[in-house]
Amino acid sequence: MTIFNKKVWSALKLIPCGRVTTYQEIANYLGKSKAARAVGNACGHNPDAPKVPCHRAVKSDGGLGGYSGGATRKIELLREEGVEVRKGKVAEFSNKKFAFDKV
DNA sequence: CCAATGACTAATC
DNA sequence: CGATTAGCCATTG
Repeated sequence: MTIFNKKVWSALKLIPCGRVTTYQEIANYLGKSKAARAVGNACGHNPDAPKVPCHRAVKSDGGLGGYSGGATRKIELLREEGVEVRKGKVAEFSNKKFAFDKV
């Protein structure tokens, strides 16, 4: 467990229900616009999936990306929140993408 | 510190 | 659209 991870999870918690954000946005929010990879790692190291909406983190192109429990699991969670997923991608992604609010 | 890995991204063919 | 390459970051051995 590391500080970076905590930051990532914290950002994920800021994501409202029924919305999704990209690893890129998270990385940018943390001040590392090119650390999308590191962000993804943090998500994978998340200790409490239900506590950390890591399933709301998707790829820059709206793809689901990945999930510790399986991409299918991620899809179901998103659908439960109102995020429609088609062919492994988020429907109306541009409209559901969430942007962090940097004070 | 070096090398390797990973839930990524953008560009190119 | 699909596949490939190079780039970038943090964590771990």
